[in-house]
Amino acid sequence: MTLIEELKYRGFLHQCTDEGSLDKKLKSENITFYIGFDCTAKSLHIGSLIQIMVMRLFQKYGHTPIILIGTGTTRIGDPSGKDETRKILTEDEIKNNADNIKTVFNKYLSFKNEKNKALIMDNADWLDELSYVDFLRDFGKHFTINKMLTFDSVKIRLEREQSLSFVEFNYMIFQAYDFYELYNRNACILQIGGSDQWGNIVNGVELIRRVNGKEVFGLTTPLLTNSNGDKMGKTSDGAIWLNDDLLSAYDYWQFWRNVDDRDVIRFMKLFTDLSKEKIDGYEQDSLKNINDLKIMLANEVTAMLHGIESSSKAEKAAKEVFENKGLSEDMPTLNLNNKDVQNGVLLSDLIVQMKYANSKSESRKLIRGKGVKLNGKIVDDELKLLDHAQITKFQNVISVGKKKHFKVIIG
RNA sequence: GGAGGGGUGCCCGAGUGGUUAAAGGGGACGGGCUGUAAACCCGUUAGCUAUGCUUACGUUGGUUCGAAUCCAACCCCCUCCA
Repeated sequence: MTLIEELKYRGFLHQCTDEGSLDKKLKSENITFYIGFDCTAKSLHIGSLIQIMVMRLFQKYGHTPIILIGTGTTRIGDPSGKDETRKILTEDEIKNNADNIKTVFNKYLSFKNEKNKALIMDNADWLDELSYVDFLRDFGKHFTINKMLTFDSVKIRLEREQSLSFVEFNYMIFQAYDFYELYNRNACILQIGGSDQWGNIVNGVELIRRVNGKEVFGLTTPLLTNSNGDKMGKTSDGAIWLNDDLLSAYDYWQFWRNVDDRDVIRFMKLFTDLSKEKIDGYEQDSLKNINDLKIMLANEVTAMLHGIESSSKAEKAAKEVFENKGLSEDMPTLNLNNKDVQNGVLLSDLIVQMKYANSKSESRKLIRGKGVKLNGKIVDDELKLLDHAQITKFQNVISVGKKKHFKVIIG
């Protein structure tokens, strides 16, 4: 399979500025390409995983990835895909976010390969130094307002009668300029991004054609949605983060174990290294053992991010908790101090501390609605008090709903 | 700067003096059915030291026994005009 063929097979290809020429180029030489990541949160979540997997695939075929960390552009805020102005982050927050985000890439990309190791760059390196007047004169002339108004990101905001500040309006110009800089610095000839980035990417391609007179390429991946058409990456408990300090391997594994039946094969193609032969084979008998396939998906995806050991532990814990309805060493755990439970503790408080409810009222409502179990038995007293002896037994499994189970350890 | 329209709970949106913690829908969560799936049915959806109390309809004051609803000022958004 050629790279383009594999991209298509796996479902990474949404739009491309010139698929034919890019295909030829990719076959004949090793290119340098980039994907930009903004630093709006302290970790990337699975919405970005699709981009990371694309980079991984390109690198496997010998091409050089540039991870562009957008500490410069994050100070402005991308209006694409947003229906409201982004909150302005402080410099410290941005820097901190950038440092945390960077840590995840070495799980997916090689930074050691002699010939095509991944590079991390930061657009603040050039954006911070721009002179406003020079920039407007040299680059502003290549962008027409008429054109910019036709981009979805702008159009939607205008149609919905929501304000779009001049600052945000400039975001797309900076993104185009990033591409121009990377073309000149690293001979980077391809920008990849989510489908919501199409307009921004095309702007960059056109800028380079106008200024340098060279053809470069843009390629977008589909937006990650589940079979219901919902945007993915968020659950009630928050986003599916990639950094393990924000989401444990156990919870990450659970997320993949619980995907919609219809998504299993699609996600295997996107998020695992499993070969076409294997996946096609699974697809044939997916009706028979869909749950085994989900476990396989969860194992593959979790192992890639958290390591094979964490992934096996998560699988083992799932078996113990869900199939045997019992206690597991590796299940989510709430650690408490002995002196905090001297006088016993309210069950509803434990649920809040475990963050399985946002308030005491909420956890009490859960109990009232028969949603909470203690060691497999429905709790019907919303003021249920666990006394000191009971709580220190080490044996208590508290269940919230059918999927959230945790134990309490007194230290 | 002028004229008009608007700001309601996670989101959309009804409500124009009291029975409104606020209709309806969406989302989310819980229960049932199942397979830790989908669909469907039922319930919940401000907080708390909890049969009560406290906050809540852009902000701050005012009228009133009583305000999301009336009045004033201010802030923000939209449309048209300058």
